Amino acid sequence: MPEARVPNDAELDWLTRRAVAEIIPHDDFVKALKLGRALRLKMGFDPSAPDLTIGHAVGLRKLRQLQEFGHTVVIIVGDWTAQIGDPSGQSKTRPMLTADQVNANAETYLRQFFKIVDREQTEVRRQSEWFGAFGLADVVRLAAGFTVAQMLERADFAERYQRQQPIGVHELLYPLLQGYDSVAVEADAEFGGTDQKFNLLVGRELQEREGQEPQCVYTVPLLVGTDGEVKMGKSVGNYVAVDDPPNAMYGKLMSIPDHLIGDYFEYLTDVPDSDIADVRGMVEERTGNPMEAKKRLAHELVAQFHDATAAGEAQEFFERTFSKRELPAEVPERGLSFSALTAGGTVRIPTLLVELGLTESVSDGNRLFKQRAVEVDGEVAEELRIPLRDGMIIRAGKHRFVRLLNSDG
RNA sequence: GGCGGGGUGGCAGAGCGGUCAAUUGCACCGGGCUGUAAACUCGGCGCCCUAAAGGGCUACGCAGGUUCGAAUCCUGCCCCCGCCA
Repeated sequence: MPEARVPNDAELDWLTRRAVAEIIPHDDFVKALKLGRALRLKMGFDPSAPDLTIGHAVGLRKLRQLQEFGHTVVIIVGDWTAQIGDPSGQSKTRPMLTADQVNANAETYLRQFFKIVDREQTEVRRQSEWFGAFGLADVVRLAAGFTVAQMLERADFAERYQRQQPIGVHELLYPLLQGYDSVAVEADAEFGGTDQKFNLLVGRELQEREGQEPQCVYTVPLLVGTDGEVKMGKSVGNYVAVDDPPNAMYGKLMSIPDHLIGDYFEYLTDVPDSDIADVRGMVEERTGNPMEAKKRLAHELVAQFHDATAAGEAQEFFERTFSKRELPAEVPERGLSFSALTAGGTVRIPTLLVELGLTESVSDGNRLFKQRAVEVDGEVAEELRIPLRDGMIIRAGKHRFVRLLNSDG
């Protein structure tokens, strides 16, 4: 039996309180951590939305922290449940995926997953390992232990039922399959967002029925997206991806509403509780500039998902480009054939913008020009046609710019 | 199986023979302002030609039809949703 280090009181507090929504039953989990045995920490995912957001990172960071004590992460590739599509919080049915899509997505997912979770202490399992051999009899037996009323307890099912929105029969199977995963891998605890609570509890029940020690349910808070309105999600477009390049990540974080700063710090960083309390107080009392807190947050997170150097550069980029509205230290360069572009020695700006990839269409470029949003070498472009010069800097809007080089000869 | 509702731009959702490239909201882009790519405010938001005025092309599920003219009317087809069984 692999061993695990027993956390001291401060560590225990950190593991079971910070960025935690609920642990069921709390005491059992604490006891388990004190056993000195490596626990099997299960988490599943549907390989349907390959982009991991920093919202996912909340739970993954927790897994990582527990790995530091020697516990094992068991990640389940939901290659069967993905065929159903988890309706949790979706409020509508999802389209089914092909096997190829599932495989490709799983690969993408895991690559990002291991940016946070330690690969060495992780067991990757696929549902097909056990569901591949499942027969109709097994399915019936699995379903027999639950009633429709129980299923309808689940918030999103209940809501859809009430609003007379469709609920596919196969969707009812989703929690059961996910729950059975816990039996198959003999999980000691399962992790997920608060919207997963029902599914995680089903796992407990199934394990108990199979004579296993039921898993603890460990839920983490859902991160509100950059719009400050709803849960961070890819479909809403209010997300920061763990794969976002430094500048984009930094900028997106700077755009979150002030009231989210505290939560982001709490859920995504190791910044001490006392500092977070200070930040929250400062934002609420309006005693300081929230922008400073946000810069710290953005820096922390870019450093975490990239590295400290990248974080520093992203910060500098942000300050120059947006705060001071200057050009960044490094302007991307783009080579074009001047002779092919010009007619009579000049080019139309909209055409040039398209060629440079700064706008998507000529019409778009025209609009920018009319709105006086195009700058040539730091001056607002007044003439529609301009002569080209090697090394000239073209800027469209606040944050799109390029240094133009002549690729002739 | 029966009855009814509906498919419009990234989404939601108007329009129901010409004034519709299509109201409005969200999202997005730009200007201003600022503590930030926040908030607020003003403007823009199919593609292409054009210095401009303007013009052309594609688009309102798909395919036909009526008409000088159709997102709007007719026919067929496809798809979605609800109710009753």
